[in-house]
Amino acid sequence: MRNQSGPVVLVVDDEQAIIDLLEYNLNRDGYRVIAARDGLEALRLARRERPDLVILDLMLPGLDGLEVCRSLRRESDTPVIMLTARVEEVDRVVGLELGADDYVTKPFSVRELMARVKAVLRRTATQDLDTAVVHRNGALSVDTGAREACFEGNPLPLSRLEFDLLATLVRHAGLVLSREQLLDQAWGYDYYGGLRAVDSAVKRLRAKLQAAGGDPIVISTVRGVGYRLERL
Amino acid sequence: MRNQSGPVVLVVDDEQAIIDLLEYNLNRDGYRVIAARDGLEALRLARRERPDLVILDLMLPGLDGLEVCRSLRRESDTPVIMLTARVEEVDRVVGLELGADDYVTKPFSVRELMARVKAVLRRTATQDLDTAVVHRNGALSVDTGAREACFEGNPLPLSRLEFDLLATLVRHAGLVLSREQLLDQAWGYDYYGGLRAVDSAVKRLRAKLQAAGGDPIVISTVRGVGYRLERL
DNA sequence: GAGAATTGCCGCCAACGTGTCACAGCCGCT
DNA sequence: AGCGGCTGTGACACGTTGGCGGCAATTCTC
Repeated sequence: MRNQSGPVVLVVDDEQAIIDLLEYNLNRDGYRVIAARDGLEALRLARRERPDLVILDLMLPGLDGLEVCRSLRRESDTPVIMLTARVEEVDRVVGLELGADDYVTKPFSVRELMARVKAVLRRTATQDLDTAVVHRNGALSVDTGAREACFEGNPLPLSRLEFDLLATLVRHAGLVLSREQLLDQAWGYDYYGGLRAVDSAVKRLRAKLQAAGGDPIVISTVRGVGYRLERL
Repeated sequence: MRNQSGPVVLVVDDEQAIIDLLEYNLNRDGYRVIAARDGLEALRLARRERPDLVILDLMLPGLDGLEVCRSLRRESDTPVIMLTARVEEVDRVVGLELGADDYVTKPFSVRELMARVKAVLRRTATQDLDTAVVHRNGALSVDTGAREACFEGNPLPLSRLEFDLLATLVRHAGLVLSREQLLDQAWGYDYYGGLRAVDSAVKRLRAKLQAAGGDPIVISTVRGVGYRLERL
């Protein structure tokens, strides 16, 4: 699987069905999952395994989710996404005050939760070893930490999307990526749009690469499949 | 020619009006629709037809939508979009409605639902990056990640189909593959067409292999059976 | 709040890929 | 040798694909 040592997510819920569901989907996206069924186990696991993210059900047997969140906060800055059954605004405020980075109300869609997981991890990506890397490919360098890219020595004035697209491509330099894969990686789960959006973005990216002085062929089209950043 | 019958969507709802509405719109977007009016029928259809996606109303006569969803989950990876009634009514089943890839509350906009259908299917369609492997057979090398093939050191300018065909052959180098098997692997399960398409594709592939300098006999014909890539 | 930037989408067009067909050649069997 | 059935081949037409320019909606910025 990808990311043998991908980000580790701790799932805390007393329903096994939910743990299974989240584990399945998180694994599919390259996360490693550890699970706890109650608050005490959660804290124990968190201390030992130092997960990159905690998904925490508010309602837990024994130690309450709020308590767990508070304790987690006290001893580390691990980001937390809360699962709550209540929609009332009160819980939201309380939850956020306690330091949850995001919250999702049940019933939730897997898509939405995955989107938030990714978003939270991106936000706290400063220490994430995987994400803060300078990728180099010939005359192209992409610094995902500073979100800066250079081509032939010239800095590239890229928009957010263009940068994410280029970063995705350079991260898998030499491989053909389908439009679906690109949408998933650069646009995110929660994108509801057509595939041709990729074409447009590639067009704009190519234009800027060319304006920076290089061949426009750095991103090649693989007809019927997708795009590939040529390994230089 | 592809997807004469596009992705199959199973719509489960007890209101005929909704089935009709969704069927009309899904058809217009190139999906094939099958419908069930209650939970048991849904499960039966799902098992038999193996749809690519299920749109499932939460409130069903007889077997409940949640049950159906759970059962579907248990026996396959089929993604599910859940239709639920108004948010207030959701509260009654709060915390239980899990396992759907996405959910939409009634009344819903058709546009939005269509967008989500597309998004969920796109998400499922993304295959793993890790299946990227370089196969080697004598002077032939096939890189499924970069989708590049070389013969005698010369890169082969292959089309999508030609590449997939060659990849299939090299994956089973030395074995005879029937036209049916080749169609299944390289064209896809949803291919509608004659067997002789394989002949044409093999012809083109042979021509390109020869143009790259090698013997054209690398792919040999097994009369009455199929084709085989000789192990070198 | 106006202007600029971003970004998704549409329509057009050219190029490409691919299935089909008809026909010729080849193979194996009797 | 002759025959029937596969298979190779070339031509062709059709559908598909992706680049391009432009537009409109949304978001950002000052």
